[in-house]
Amino acid sequence: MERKCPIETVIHVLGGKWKPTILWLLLDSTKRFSELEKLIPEVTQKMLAQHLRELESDQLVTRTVYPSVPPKVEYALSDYGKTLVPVMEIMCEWGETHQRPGLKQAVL
Amino acid sequence: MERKCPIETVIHVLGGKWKPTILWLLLDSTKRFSELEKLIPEVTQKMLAQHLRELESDQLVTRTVYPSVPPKVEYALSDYGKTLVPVMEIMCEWGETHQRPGLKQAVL
DNA sequence: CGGCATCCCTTCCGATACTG
DNA sequence: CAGTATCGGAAGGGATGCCG
Repeated sequence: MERKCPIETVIHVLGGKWKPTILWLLLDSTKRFSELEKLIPEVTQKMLAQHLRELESDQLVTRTVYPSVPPKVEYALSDYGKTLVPVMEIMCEWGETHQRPGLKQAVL
Repeated sequence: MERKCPIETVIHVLGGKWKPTILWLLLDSTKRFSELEKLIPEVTQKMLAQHLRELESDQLVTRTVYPSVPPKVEYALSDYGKTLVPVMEIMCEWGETHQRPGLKQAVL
């Protein structure tokens, strides 16, 4: 991976279709796979699993497997992931303003 | 466009491959199309033009055409676009930290 | 100079089915 | 429960060529 604009890095880790939502939910509390599924009804298992793998390899979330039957897996925001929270809050704030109707946004 | 996480909005406007770079350069000063081309050697004309259109329709940059021969077109960060600067700075800061070697990041 | 049009490849993502 | 595998469509983006 070549050196590039640091902003790209943030885009990369948050850029998946459901990643911000996942992180936001995990900020509230640790959650199981099935909980995330219920909380994000539109997401497919495939994308949820894939995004969680990516967030994990970016070290933003931790994955804990409890060797029980049935299996239980918990996802949590890592301490490192929490450093992203202020960034997300700022982004969120700007996004809300930009989304406001009356800005000729999203006419289509 | 359905209502979604406001963070997605930021991802959307900054999410093009060269958009952060373009905005960063325009923050410094107004630039012509050909100047941007030289400043971002890897970008193709197609993507530069396309991203500029999108940034324009998101009202982050303004496009000014001088009816001269040869044609001259200047792109500038709009006042509204400048509201994104603090957001970009925070993102940049986090990105630089995350990019740091030792985090198993960006081996190149 | 500052584009647009076309072709093509790659990545992202949804749908569906199957498994330890 | 918590995934993986496979297929196929949609979108992003590169290369090249043409134009006012």
